Amino acid sequence: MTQHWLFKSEPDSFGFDRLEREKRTEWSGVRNYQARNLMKQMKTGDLGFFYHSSTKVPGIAGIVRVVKEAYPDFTARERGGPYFDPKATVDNPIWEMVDVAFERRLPRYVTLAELRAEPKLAATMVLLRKGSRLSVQPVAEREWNIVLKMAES
DNA sequence: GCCAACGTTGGC
DNA sequence: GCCAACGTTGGC
Repeated sequence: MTQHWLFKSEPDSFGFDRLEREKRTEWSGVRNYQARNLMKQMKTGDLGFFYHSSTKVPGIAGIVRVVKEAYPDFTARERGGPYFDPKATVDNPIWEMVDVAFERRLPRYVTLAELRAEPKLAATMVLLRKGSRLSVQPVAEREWNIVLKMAES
């Protein structure tokens, strides 16, 4: 079964435009167990929203496709790198990542404010829950379709 | 820049 | 195992 996800990224460091140019990227640097566990559940072919966080107008810019299932995140062993974790070893990498590819742009950018204003989403969507900071999130089928519809209007 | 909410660390 | 302190996230 194809599942749906949401990937957060700060456009100042890696935005959807860049993914469109580069076609594909490693989703490395996730250092949260809950987010990691979600990535382990991802299957090749799953689709996800690409969400722009920590920016002037946060929102959903487009859609990505999972093209490689979870495997060890080597940036955890890059001494001196921003994602270095001294506890990570070859035998126990601790952190994992997936690869995602540009799938398609949405007809228009759907802002966080709009998502919040949609009563059908407000109660359930992980992104909209108070204090929610997960950088990788599950998106229910129903929520996925509502957002797509919003992007078309 | 502010600050609420969260996850992690470490002393006890 | 508890919980205070700290660092980070991310909207506003």
